[in-house]
Amino acid sequence: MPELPEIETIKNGLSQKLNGALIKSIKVRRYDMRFPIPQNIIKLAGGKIVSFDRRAKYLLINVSGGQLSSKENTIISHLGMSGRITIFDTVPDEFEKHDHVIVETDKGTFVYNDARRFGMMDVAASDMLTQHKSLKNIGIEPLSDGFTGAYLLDVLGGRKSNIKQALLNQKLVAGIGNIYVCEALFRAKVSPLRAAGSLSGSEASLLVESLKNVLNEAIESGGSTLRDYKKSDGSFGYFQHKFAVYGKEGEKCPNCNCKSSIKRINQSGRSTFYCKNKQV
DNA sequence: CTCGTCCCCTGGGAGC
DNA sequence: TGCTCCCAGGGGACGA
Repeated sequence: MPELPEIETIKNGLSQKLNGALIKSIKVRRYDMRFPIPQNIIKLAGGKIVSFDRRAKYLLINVSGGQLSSKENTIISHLGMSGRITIFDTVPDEFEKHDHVIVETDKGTFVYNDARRFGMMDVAASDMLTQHKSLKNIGIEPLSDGFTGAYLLDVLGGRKSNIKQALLNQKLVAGIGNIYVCEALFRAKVSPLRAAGSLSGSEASLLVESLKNVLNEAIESGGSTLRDYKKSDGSFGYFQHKFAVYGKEGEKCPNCNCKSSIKRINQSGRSTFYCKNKQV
């Protein structure tokens, strides 16, 4: 489920409810995820959740205290393709099939569920976080001020891979996934098949603006979904009604009068949706 | 370095 | 109902 906006939404939802919470217990029902969950994660019980953060598609939970040697530790979690996090007021009576980690606090309980187990959860000392193997090579945050057309043009320079693959490369730009890359390329009128190094300065600028806009809109949409998260099961989802091209194969392009329709092609095993007429 | 290809795992939906 | 096949929001390992 998760790209940058979804993780940001989850981060915000967890912050609202669980900032400053005291961890009563951590229960791991299944350790064998993408990478094994470290056994010592349960020793964060007794600690306090200081803050929630996000880097790329990783959710970061900062915990002070607990029974580990470092004073402050960070839970690093990736939701893979199918991961989700659900908040409950109390510990559920029974767990679902793929509920892997249950964190019970004095302010509520959150559950990490991942059917496909492409996700991961790890623990690192907070002061060593930037050295963590999953984080140390991650590129710039696309919503940061430093992410400009000039910056993008620079990192794309000389690259032969197509622009879609380049934007999915987490070393170049952080947090972009298959949905939002399709949406941003559509807005920027850039074909996903273009060589990354062939973009002009103005195309790069428009692409940066498109990425920022589509991500920000998704985060806002997530925020509005968030307001009533307590009503139902508390899980956070995608906001598919907002998409212009993703999953819209065969539908009319919403932005031009071309006679053809949204195409779906395969790039490196992933679906790409775009309008041949608008995106060149 | 950079690029492609394959693979991890489970579930849902389409088609027969 | 029950197969079988295809598809899925990600990214790490590996070889050229």
